Amino acid sequence: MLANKTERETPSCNKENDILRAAEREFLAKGFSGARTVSIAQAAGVTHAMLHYYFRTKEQLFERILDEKIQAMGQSVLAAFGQPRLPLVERIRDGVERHFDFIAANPDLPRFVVNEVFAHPERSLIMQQRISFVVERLIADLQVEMDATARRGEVEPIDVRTLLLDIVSLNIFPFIAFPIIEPIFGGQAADREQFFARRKQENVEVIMRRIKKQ
Amino acid sequence: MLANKTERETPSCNKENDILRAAEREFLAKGFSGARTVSIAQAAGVTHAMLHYYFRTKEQLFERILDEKIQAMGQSVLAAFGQPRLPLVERIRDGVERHFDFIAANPDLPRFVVNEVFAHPERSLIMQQRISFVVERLIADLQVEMDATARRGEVEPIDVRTLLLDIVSLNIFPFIAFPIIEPIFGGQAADREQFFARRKQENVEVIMRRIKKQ
DNA sequence: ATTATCTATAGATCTATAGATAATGC
DNA sequence: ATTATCTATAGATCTATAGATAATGC
Repeated sequence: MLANKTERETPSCNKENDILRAAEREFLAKGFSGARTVSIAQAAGVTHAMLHYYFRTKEQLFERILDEKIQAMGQSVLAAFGQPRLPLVERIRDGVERHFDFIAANPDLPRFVVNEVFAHPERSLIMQQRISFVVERLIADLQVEMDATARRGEVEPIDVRTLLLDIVSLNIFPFIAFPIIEPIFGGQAADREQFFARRKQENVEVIMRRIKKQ
Repeated sequence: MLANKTERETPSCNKENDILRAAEREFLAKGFSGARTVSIAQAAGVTHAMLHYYFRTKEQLFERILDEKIQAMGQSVLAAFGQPRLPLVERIRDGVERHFDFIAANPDLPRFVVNEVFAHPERSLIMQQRISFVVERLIADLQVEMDATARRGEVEPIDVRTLLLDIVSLNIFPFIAFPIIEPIFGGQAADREQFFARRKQENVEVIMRRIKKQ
Protein backbone atom coordinates (compact mmCIF):
# COMPACT_ATOMS: atom_id res chain seq x y z
CA MET A 1 0.00 0.00 0.00
CA LEU A 2 1.62 3.21 1.18
CA ALA A 3 4.47 1.45 2.88
CA ASN A 4 7.02 1.49 0.13
CA LYS A 5 7.82 5.02 -0.98
CA THR A 6 9.98 5.04 -4.07
CA GLU A 7 13.40 6.60 -3.71
CA ARG A 8 13.20 8.89 -6.70
CA GLU A 9 10.58 11.09 -5.12
CA THR A 10 12.29 14.41 -4.51
CA PRO A 11 11.30 16.27 -1.33
CA SER A 12 9.48 19.01 -3.22
CA CYS A 13 7.23 16.51 -4.99
CA ASN A 14 6.72 14.20 -2.07
CA LYS A 15 3.21 15.10 -1.05
CA GLU A 16 3.14 12.82 1.97
CA ASN A 17 6.10 14.70 3.35
CA ASP A 18 4.63 18.04 2.34
CA ILE A 19 1.55 17.19 4.38
CA LEU A 20 3.67 16.14 7.36
CA ARG A 21 5.62 19.40 7.27
CA ALA A 22 2.46 21.47 6.93
CA ALA A 23 0.84 19.50 9.73
CA GLU A 24 3.87 20.11 11.90
CA ARG A 25 3.55 23.85 11.48
CA GLU A 26 -0.21 23.90 12.00
CA PHE A 27 -0.23 21.59 15.03
CA LEU A 28 2.72 23.34 16.70
CA ALA A 29 1.04 26.70 16.24
CA LYS A 30 -2.53 25.76 17.16
CA GLY A 31 -2.51 22.42 18.92
CA PHE A 32 -4.71 19.47 18.05
CA SER A 33 -8.08 21.09 18.62
CA GLY A 34 -7.11 24.40 17.05
CA ALA A 35 -5.63 22.86 13.92
CA ARG A 36 -7.77 22.29 10.80
CA THR A 37 -7.11 19.53 8.32
CA VAL A 38 -8.29 21.78 5.48
CA SER A 39 -5.68 24.38 6.45
CA ILE A 40 -2.98 21.74 6.60
CA ALA A 41 -3.90 20.42 3.18
CA GLN A 42 -3.97 23.94 1.78
CA ALA A 43 -0.58 24.79 3.28
CA ALA A 44 0.82 21.56 1.87
CA GLY A 45 -0.55 22.43 -1.56
CA VAL A 46 -2.69 19.31 -1.86
CA THR A 47 -6.41 18.73 -1.88
CA HIS A 48 -7.99 17.92 1.41
CA ALA A 49 -8.80 14.38 0.34
CA MET A 50 -5.10 13.63 -0.02
CA LEU A 51 -4.52 14.20 3.65
CA HIS A 52 -7.02 11.48 4.45
CA TYR A 53 -5.67 9.28 1.72
CA TYR A 54 -2.21 9.27 3.32
CA PHE A 55 -3.08 9.47 7.01
CA ARG A 56 -6.72 8.36 7.24
CA THR A 57 -7.60 10.62 10.15
CA LYS A 58 -6.58 13.89 11.75
CA GLU A 59 -5.78 11.93 14.90
CA GLN A 60 -3.34 9.62 13.10
CA LEU A 61 -1.60 12.51 11.37
CA PHE A 62 -1.37 14.29 14.69
CA GLU A 63 0.17 11.33 16.45
CA ARG A 64 2.91 11.11 13.86
CA ILE A 65 3.85 14.69 14.68
CA LEU A 66 3.43 14.35 18.43
CA ASP A 67 5.62 11.25 18.63
CA GLU A 68 8.27 12.99 16.56
CA LYS A 69 8.22 15.99 18.89
CA ILE A 70 8.24 14.05 22.14
CA GLN A 71 11.25 12.21 20.86
CA ALA A 72 12.93 15.49 19.89
CA MET A 73 12.40 16.83 23.40
CA GLY A 74 13.93 13.74 24.96
CA GLN A 75 16.80 13.73 22.50
CA SER A 76 17.55 17.37 23.26
CA VAL A 77 18.33 16.50 26.87
CA LEU A 78 20.39 13.47 25.87
CA ALA A 79 22.33 15.38 23.26
CA ALA A 80 22.97 18.27 25.63
CA PHE A 81 24.24 16.30 28.61
CA GLY A 82 25.41 13.03 27.13
CA GLN A 83 28.96 14.23 26.47
CA PRO A 84 31.18 12.38 28.93
CA ARG A 85 34.38 13.96 27.61
CA LEU A 86 34.27 16.96 29.96
CA PRO A 87 34.70 17.08 33.74
CA LEU A 88 31.34 17.17 35.50
CA VAL A 89 31.01 20.88 36.22
CA GLU A 90 31.99 21.79 32.68
CA ARG A 91 29.76 19.06 31.33
CA ILE A 92 26.81 20.57 33.14
CA ARG A 93 27.62 24.12 32.09
CA ASP A 94 27.97 22.92 28.53
CA GLY A 95 24.73 20.96 28.84
CA VAL A 96 22.77 23.97 30.03
CA GLU A 97 24.01 25.96 27.06
CA ARG A 98 23.37 23.21 24.54
CA HIS A 99 19.91 22.57 25.87
CA PHE A 100 19.15 26.29 25.82
CA ASP A 101 20.33 26.56 22.22
CA PHE A 102 18.12 23.67 21.21
CA ILE A 103 15.05 25.29 22.75
CA ALA A 104 15.99 28.62 21.17
CA ALA A 105 16.07 26.89 17.80
CA ASN A 106 12.72 25.18 18.46
CA PRO A 107 10.82 27.67 20.61
CA ASP A 108 7.34 26.23 19.90
CA LEU A 109 8.30 22.67 20.72
CA PRO A 110 7.98 22.64 24.52
CA ARG A 111 4.59 24.35 24.60
CA PHE A 112 3.24 21.90 22.06
CA VAL A 113 4.51 18.79 23.81
CA VAL A 114 3.57 19.98 27.28
CA ASN A 115 0.04 20.89 26.19
CA GLU A 116 -0.78 17.83 24.21
CA VAL A 117 0.67 15.41 26.72
CA PHE A 118 -1.35 17.19 29.37
CA ALA A 119 -4.53 17.16 27.31
CA HIS A 120 -4.30 13.41 26.58
CA PRO A 121 -1.61 11.65 28.59
CA GLU A 122 -2.76 8.25 27.32
CA ARG A 123 -2.17 9.31 23.72
CA SER A 124 1.59 9.51 24.21
CA LEU A 125 2.21 6.91 26.87
CA ILE A 126 4.32 4.51 24.83
CA MET A 127 6.48 7.32 23.46
CA GLN A 128 6.95 8.77 26.92
CA GLN A 129 8.01 5.44 28.33
CA ARG A 130 10.53 5.01 25.56
CA ILE A 131 11.99 8.43 26.34
CA SER A 132 12.14 7.90 30.10
CA PHE A 133 13.94 4.63 29.50
CA VAL A 134 16.75 6.36 27.62
CA VAL A 135 16.89 9.40 29.89
CA GLU A 136 17.05 7.04 32.85
CA ARG A 137 20.44 5.81 31.73
CA LEU A 138 21.77 9.31 31.28
CA ILE A 139 20.59 10.21 34.77
CA ALA A 140 22.14 7.14 36.36
CA ASP A 141 25.42 7.86 34.60
CA LEU A 142 25.43 11.50 35.63
CA GLN A 143 24.51 10.62 39.20
CA VAL A 144 27.53 8.33 39.51
CA GLU A 145 29.81 11.09 38.33
CA MET A 146 28.03 13.63 40.49
CA ASP A 147 28.47 11.51 43.62
CA ALA A 148 32.13 10.93 42.86
CA THR A 149 32.75 14.62 42.24
CA ALA A 150 30.89 15.53 45.41
CA ARG A 151 32.97 13.03 47.40
CA ARG A 152 36.06 14.86 46.21
CA GLY A 153 34.49 18.03 47.57
CA GLU A 154 34.34 19.70 44.17
CA VAL A 155 30.57 20.18 44.09
CA GLU A 156 27.66 20.28 46.47
CA PRO A 157 25.97 16.87 46.28
CA ILE A 158 22.62 16.97 44.53
CA ASP A 159 20.10 14.59 43.01
CA VAL A 160 20.64 14.80 39.25
CA ARG A 161 16.95 14.55 38.42
CA THR A 162 16.33 17.59 40.59
CA LEU A 163 19.15 19.50 38.93
CA LEU A 164 17.92 18.62 35.44
CA LEU A 165 14.43 19.82 36.30
CA ASP A 166 15.94 23.11 37.51
CA ILE A 167 17.74 23.42 34.20
CA VAL A 168 14.84 22.64 31.89
CA SER A 169 12.53 24.87 33.92
CA LEU A 170 14.89 27.81 33.58
CA ASN A 171 15.60 27.11 29.92
CA ILE A 172 12.09 26.42 28.70
CA PHE A 173 9.83 28.74 30.65
CA PRO A 174 11.11 32.04 29.22
CA PHE A 175 10.33 30.78 25.73
CA ILE A 176 6.85 29.53 26.40
CA ALA A 177 5.94 32.61 28.40
CA PHE A 178 7.66 35.15 26.18
CA PRO A 179 4.49 36.98 25.06
CA ILE A 180 3.70 37.61 28.74
CA ILE A 181 7.25 38.42 29.76
CA GLU A 182 7.88 40.82 26.91
CA PRO A 183 5.71 43.72 28.09
CA ILE A 184 7.03 43.35 31.65
CA PHE A 185 10.64 43.45 30.55
CA GLY A 186 9.70 46.31 28.27
CA GLY A 187 12.71 47.73 26.48
CA GLN A 188 14.95 44.98 27.83
CA ALA A 189 13.07 42.36 25.81
CA ALA A 190 12.53 44.51 22.75
CA ASP A 191 15.65 42.99 21.24
CA ARG A 192 14.61 39.37 21.42
CA GLU A 193 18.04 38.05 20.47
CA GLN A 194 19.77 39.95 23.21
CA PHE A 195 17.12 39.12 25.78
CA PHE A 196 17.63 35.41 25.24
CA ALA A 197 21.39 35.70 25.08
CA ARG A 198 21.29 37.21 28.56
CA ARG A 199 18.84 34.59 29.70
CA LYS A 200 21.23 31.86 28.68
CA GLN A 201 24.01 33.43 30.73
CA GLU A 202 21.70 33.87 33.70
CA ASN A 203 20.62 30.24 33.59
CA VAL A 204 24.23 29.07 33.50
CA GLU A 205 24.99 31.35 36.43
CA VAL A 206 22.05 30.01 38.46
CA ILE A 207 22.98 26.40 37.85
CA MET A 208 26.69 26.90 38.52
CA ARG A 209 25.85 28.52 41.82
CA ARG A 210 23.46 25.71 42.63
CA ILE A 211 26.16 23.05 42.44
CA LYS A 212 29.04 25.14 43.76
CA LYS A 213 30.56 23.84 46.94
CA GLN A 214 29.90 26.26 49.78
CA MET B 1 -44.15 33.38 47.77
CA LEU B 2 -46.28 30.51 46.60
CA ALA B 3 -44.52 30.64 43.27
CA ASN B 4 -41.71 28.66 44.81
CA LYS B 5 -42.53 25.44 42.95
CA THR B 6 -42.31 26.88 39.46
CA GLU B 7 -39.85 25.34 37.08
CA ARG B 8 -38.18 28.62 36.25
CA GLU B 9 -37.15 29.20 39.84
CA THR B 10 -33.43 28.51 40.02
CA PRO B 11 -31.97 26.41 42.84
CA SER B 12 -28.54 28.07 42.74
CA CYS B 13 -30.11 31.45 42.01
CA ASN B 14 -27.42 32.92 39.81
CA LYS B 15 -27.23 31.23 36.44
CA GLU B 16 -24.91 33.83 35.00
CA ASN B 17 -22.40 32.94 37.66
CA ASP B 18 -23.01 29.22 37.16
CA ILE B 19 -22.12 29.66 33.51
CA LEU B 20 -18.98 31.62 34.38
CA ARG B 21 -17.80 28.93 36.79
CA ALA B 22 -18.51 26.15 34.31
CA ALA B 23 -16.77 28.13 31.57
CA GLU B 24 -13.77 28.60 33.83
CA ARG B 25 -13.40 24.87 34.30
CA GLU B 26 -13.94 24.05 30.63
CA PHE B 27 -11.63 26.75 29.27
CA LEU B 28 -8.85 26.04 31.80
CA ALA B 29 -9.00 22.35 30.95
CA LYS B 30 -9.31 22.58 27.17
CA GLY B 31 -8.41 26.09 26.06
CA PHE B 32 -10.51 28.25 23.78
CA SER B 33 -10.52 26.02 20.73
CA GLY B 34 -10.98 22.80 22.69
CA ALA B 35 -13.86 24.12 24.78
CA ARG B 36 -17.48 23.63 23.66
CA THR B 37 -20.25 26.03 24.58
CA VAL B 38 -22.72 23.14 24.77
CA SER B 39 -20.52 21.41 27.34
CA ILE B 40 -20.23 24.59 29.37
CA ALA B 41 -23.99 25.07 29.35
CA GLN B 42 -24.53 21.47 30.32
CA ALA B 43 -22.02 21.68 33.18
CA ALA B 44 -23.68 24.87 34.37
CA GLY B 45 -27.07 23.18 34.32
CA VAL B 46 -28.63 25.60 31.85
CA THR B 47 -29.79 25.29 28.28
CA HIS B 48 -27.30 26.22 25.66
CA ALA B 49 -29.33 29.27 24.61
CA MET B 50 -28.84 30.78 28.06
CA LEU B 51 -25.12 30.98 27.56
CA HIS B 52 -25.63 33.14 24.50
CA TYR B 53 -28.34 35.12 26.23
CA TYR B 54 -25.91 36.19 28.95
CA PHE B 55 -22.65 36.39 27.04
CA ARG B 56 -23.68 36.65 23.39
CA THR B 57 -20.68 34.76 22.03
CA LYS B 58 -18.16 32.11 23.04
CA GLU B 59 -15.46 34.70 22.48
CA GLN B 60 -16.98 37.18 24.93
CA LEU B 61 -17.48 34.54 27.59
CA PHE B 62 -13.91 33.43 27.07
CA GLU B 63 -12.50 36.92 27.45
CA ARG B 64 -14.23 37.33 30.78
CA ILE B 65 -12.41 34.24 32.02
CA LEU B 66 -9.08 35.09 30.40
CA ASP B 67 -9.01 38.60 31.86
CA GLU B 68 -9.81 37.18 35.28
CA LYS B 69 -6.97 34.70 35.01
CA ILE B 70 -4.36 37.10 33.67
CA GLN B 71 -5.15 39.35 36.58
CA ALA B 72 -4.84 36.43 39.00
CA MET B 73 -1.40 35.60 37.61
CA GLY B 74 -0.23 39.18 38.05
CA GLN B 75 -1.74 39.44 41.51
CA SER B 76 0.00 36.25 42.58
CA VAL B 77 3.38 37.86 42.03
CA LEU B 78 2.34 41.06 43.75
CA ALA B 79 0.86 39.24 46.72
CA ALA B 80 3.91 37.01 47.06
CA PHE B 81 6.60 39.69 46.97
CA GLY B 82 4.79 42.84 47.97
CA GLN B 83 5.43 42.41 51.69
CA PRO B 84 7.91 45.10 52.69
CA ARG B 85 7.93 44.07 56.39
CA LEU B 86 10.79 41.57 56.03
CA PRO B 87 14.46 42.20 55.25
CA LEU B 88 15.18 41.62 51.57
CA VAL B 89 16.61 38.12 51.65
CA GLU B 90 13.78 36.87 53.83
CA ARG B 91 11.29 38.76 51.72
CA ILE B 92 12.51 36.93 48.65
CA ARG B 93 12.57 33.54 50.33
CA ASP B 94 9.05 34.17 51.58
CA GLY B 95 8.01 35.37 48.15
CA VAL B 96 9.28 32.23 46.42
CA GLU B 97 7.28 30.11 48.85
CA ARG B 98 4.12 32.19 48.60
CA HIS B 99 4.27 32.21 44.83
CA PHE B 100 4.86 28.48 44.76
CA ASP B 101 1.89 27.89 47.05
CA PHE B 102 -0.32 29.99 44.82
CA ILE B 103 0.65 27.98 41.75
CA ALA B 104 0.19 24.74 43.67
CA ALA B 105 -3.34 25.86 44.52
CA ASN B 106 -4.02 26.83 40.90
CA PRO B 107 -1.98 24.39 38.85
CA ASP B 108 -3.93 24.85 35.60
CA LEU B 109 -3.72 28.62 35.63
CA PRO B 110 -0.24 29.20 34.13
CA ARG B 111 -0.70 26.81 31.23
CA PHE B 112 -4.01 28.41 30.36
CA VAL B 113 -2.72 31.99 30.47
CA VAL B 114 0.51 31.21 28.68
CA ASN B 115 -1.27 29.34 25.90
CA GLU B 116 -4.03 31.75 25.25
CA VAL B 117 -1.83 34.82 25.41
CA PHE B 118 0.49 33.11 22.98
CA ALA B 119 -2.32 32.06 20.65
CA HIS B 120 -3.79 35.60 20.47
CA PRO B 121 -1.57 38.23 22.04
CA GLU B 122 -3.85 41.01 20.81
CA ARG B 123 -6.82 39.53 22.68
CA SER B 124 -5.30 40.27 26.07
CA LEU B 125 -3.23 43.34 25.38
CA ILE B 126 -5.10 45.79 27.60
CA MET B 127 -5.15 43.37 30.50
CA GLN B 128 -1.45 42.66 30.09
CA GLN B 129 -0.60 46.33 30.07
CA ARG B 130 -2.60 46.86 33.24
CA ILE B 131 -0.68 44.05 34.93
CA SER B 132 2.74 45.22 33.79
CA PHE B 133 1.92 48.67 35.12
CA VAL B 134 1.35 47.34 38.63
CA VAL B 135 4.20 44.84 38.56
CA GLU B 136 6.47 47.63 37.37
CA ARG B 137 6.09 49.42 40.69
CA LEU B 138 6.84 46.28 42.65
CA ILE B 139 9.96 45.73 40.60
CA ALA B 140 11.17 49.30 41.02
CA ASP B 141 10.59 49.07 44.77
CA LEU B 142 12.41 45.75 45.06
CA GLN B 143 15.28 46.98 42.92
CA VAL B 144 15.88 49.91 45.26
CA GLU B 145 16.03 47.59 48.23
CA MET B 146 18.15 45.11 46.32
CA ASP B 147 20.71 47.76 45.38
CA ALA B 148 20.87 49.04 48.94
CA THR B 149 21.31 45.54 50.33
CA ALA B 150 23.98 44.77 47.75
CA ARG B 151 25.81 47.97 48.64
CA ARG B 152 25.96 46.73 52.20
CA GLY B 153 27.53 43.55 50.85
CA GLU B 154 24.70 41.33 52.05
CA VAL B 155 23.69 40.01 48.64
CA GLU B 156 25.13 39.63 45.18
CA PRO B 157 23.71 42.49 43.10
CA ILE B 158 21.17 41.34 40.53
CA ASP B 159 18.52 42.78 38.26
CA VAL B 160 15.20 42.10 40.00
CA ARG B 161 13.36 41.34 36.76
CA THR B 162 15.90 38.65 36.00
CA LEU B 163 15.57 37.19 39.49
CA LEU B 164 11.77 37.17 39.29
CA LEU B 165 11.88 35.36 35.97
CA ASP B 166 14.18 32.76 37.54
CA ILE B 167 11.66 32.32 40.32
CA VAL B 168 8.52 32.01 38.22
CA SER B 169 10.30 29.69 35.78
CA LEU B 170 11.29 27.36 38.59
CA ASN B 171 7.91 27.57 40.30
CA ILE B 172 5.65 27.23 37.28
CA PHE B 173 7.38 24.81 34.95
CA PRO B 174 7.16 21.70 37.15
CA PHE B 175 3.39 22.15 37.31
CA ILE B 176 2.77 22.66 33.62
CA ALA B 177 5.09 19.83 32.68
CA PHE B 178 4.07 17.41 35.41
CA PRO B 179 2.59 14.76 33.11
CA ILE B 180 5.93 14.58 31.31
CA ILE B 181 8.05 14.79 34.44
CA GLU B 182 6.11 12.14 36.33
CA PRO B 183 7.28 9.08 34.40
CA ILE B 184 10.87 10.31 34.46
CA PHE B 185 10.87 10.87 38.19
CA GLY B 186 9.10 7.55 38.51
CA GLY B 187 8.62 6.57 42.11
CA GLN B 188 9.86 9.93 43.33
CA ALA B 189 6.86 11.69 41.78
CA ALA B 190 4.33 8.99 42.61
CA ASP B 191 3.44 10.91 45.75
CA ARG B 192 2.50 14.18 44.11
CA GLU B 193 2.25 16.07 47.39
CA GLN B 194 5.73 15.10 48.46
CA PHE B 195 7.21 15.72 45.04
CA PHE B 196 5.99 19.30 45.06
CA ALA B 197 6.96 19.85 48.69
CA ARG B 198 10.52 18.95 47.73
CA ARG B 199 10.32 21.10 44.63
CA LYS B 200 9.39 24.09 46.73
CA GLN B 201 12.43 23.56 48.94
CA GLU B 202 14.67 23.12 45.92
CA ASN B 203 13.44 26.34 44.34
CA VAL B 204 14.08 28.26 47.56
CA GLU B 205 17.55 26.74 47.70
CA VAL B 206 18.34 27.70 44.10
CA ILE B 207 17.20 31.28 44.56
CA MET B 208 18.95 31.75 47.89
CA ARG B 209 22.19 30.55 46.35
CA ARG B 210 21.62 32.83 43.39
CA ILE B 211 21.60 35.97 45.54
CA LYS B 212 24.10 34.82 48.13
CA LYS B 213 27.21 36.97 48.36
CA GLN B 214 30.23 35.01 47.21
C1' DA C 1 -3.04 -3.55 -11.13
C1' DT C 2 -1.89 -0.41 -8.07
C1' DT C 3 -1.13 4.07 -6.53
C1' DA C 4 -2.14 8.93 -6.59
C1' DT C 5 -5.18 12.57 -7.26
C1' DC C 6 -9.46 15.24 -7.91
C1' DT C 7 -14.53 16.67 -7.30
C1' DA C 8 -18.43 16.40 -4.77
C1' DT C 9 -20.81 15.51 -0.83
C1' DA C 10 -22.30 13.09 3.32
C1' DG C 11 -22.45 13.39 8.12
C1' DA C 12 -21.09 15.18 12.40
C1' DT C 13 -20.45 19.03 15.35
C1' DC C 14 -20.77 23.47 16.99
C1' DT C 15 -22.08 28.35 17.43
C1' DA C 16 -25.71 31.31 17.31
C1' DT C 17 -30.41 32.99 16.89
C1' DA C 18 -35.50 33.13 16.24
C1' DG C 19 -39.61 32.83 18.37
C1' DA C 20 -42.62 31.23 22.04
C1' DT C 21 -43.56 31.33 26.94
C1' DA C 22 -43.10 32.17 31.75
C1' DA C 23 -41.55 35.13 35.66
C1' DT C 24 -40.62 39.61 37.62
C1' DG C 25 -40.91 44.40 38.69
C1' DC C 26 -43.43 48.59 38.31
C1' DA D 1 -42.44 46.10 30.06
C1' DT D 2 -38.58 43.79 30.85
C1' DT D 3 -36.02 39.89 32.01
C1' DA D 4 -35.28 34.98 32.00
C1' DT D 5 -35.93 30.64 30.07
C1' DC D 6 -37.07 26.96 26.75
C1' DT D 7 -37.52 24.44 22.11
C1' DA D 8 -36.24 24.18 17.61
C1' DT D 9 -33.41 25.13 13.99
C1' DA D 10 -30.50 27.82 10.88
C1' DG D 11 -25.99 28.31 9.29
C1' DA D 12 -21.22 27.61 9.49
C1' DT D 13 -17.39 24.53 9.96
C1' DC D 14 -14.91 20.52 9.75
C1' DT D 15 -13.76 15.63 9.21
C1' DA D 16 -14.18 11.94 6.35
C1' DT D 17 -15.46 9.15 2.36
C1' DA D 18 -17.37 7.73 -2.16
C1' DG D 19 -16.53 7.47 -6.74
C1' DA D 20 -14.33 9.00 -10.96
C1' DT D 21 -10.00 9.64 -13.31
C1' DA D 22 -5.13 9.99 -14.18
C1' DA D 23 -0.46 8.30 -13.50
C1' DT D 24 2.74 4.60 -12.66
C1' DG D 25 4.81 0.07 -12.47
C1' DC D 26 4.84 -4.61 -14.05
